[in-house]
Amino acid sequence: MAIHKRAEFTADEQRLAAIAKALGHPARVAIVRLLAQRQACVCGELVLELPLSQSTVSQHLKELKAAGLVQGEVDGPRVCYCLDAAGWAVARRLLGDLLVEMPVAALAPTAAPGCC
Amino acid sequence: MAIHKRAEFTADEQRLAAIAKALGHPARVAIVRLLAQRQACVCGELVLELPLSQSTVSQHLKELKAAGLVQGEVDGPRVCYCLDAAGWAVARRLLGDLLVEMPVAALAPTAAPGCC
DNA sequence: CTTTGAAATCGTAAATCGACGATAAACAAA
DNA sequence: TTTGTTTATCGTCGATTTACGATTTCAAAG
Repeated sequence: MAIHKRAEFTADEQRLAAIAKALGHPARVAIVRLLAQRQACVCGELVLELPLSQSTVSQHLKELKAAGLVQGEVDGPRVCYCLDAAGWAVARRLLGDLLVEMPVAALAPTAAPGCC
Repeated sequence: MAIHKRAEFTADEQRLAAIAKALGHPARVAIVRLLAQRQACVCGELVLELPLSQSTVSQHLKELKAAGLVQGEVDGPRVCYCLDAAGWAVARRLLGDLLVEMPVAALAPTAAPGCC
């Protein structure tokens, strides 16, 4: 809607949401996985691996870069992308903190949903 | 673009992206945190805690429910929301699998960014 | 049955997203 | 300098998101 009320929330909530949002598209999940597997992070290779056009991949990379999860450095005519360890450290901390707060499924197979 | 190419990716990538997307808004992060803290999961209480209208909170809850992270059961005139342990188990597994693939910041304080 | 809450849904509007082709920019090599 | 290759950006389009108020639905009382 017009007025986004993101500003009303804590910095951690916004940061975590920004990271989660960056991972909120399968193409971007696939990209970070590809970057983790192969250090060979040239943009053109990603385009070959993905069912998307070059411009679309470039946009997804831009979003991942904005979220601090990916870095790119120019290497001659091409650009070499790789994961940003510092960004992933933040992601690990924020996601980890969230997950430890969240419920763990009951060990017994008879886990009842019982809410309230 | 019209045509979303989500179908071109693996089931795990789509599932993970859907979960991340659900967490991709600070209000929804705040909601799951509130539900984790207080078991008192009545919708109206969430509205009081958040800088959003009742209808907006209801929509966010709907999205969290669709992602399998939250459950709601009617309790008289009101609806009691709580976290869905099964959904969070999936989230924990998928996010955990992703995070272990991702780089860990160098231990030395001289961590160089060096990409390629 | 009617009233009284609470929550969901509807309708709407602006903003953003996802995708693409076309174009521009950057750079190495000729 | 020009050419070729690679990537980023621009412009566009329809779909989706975020948000709200207004309305509807629903369950419990009265």
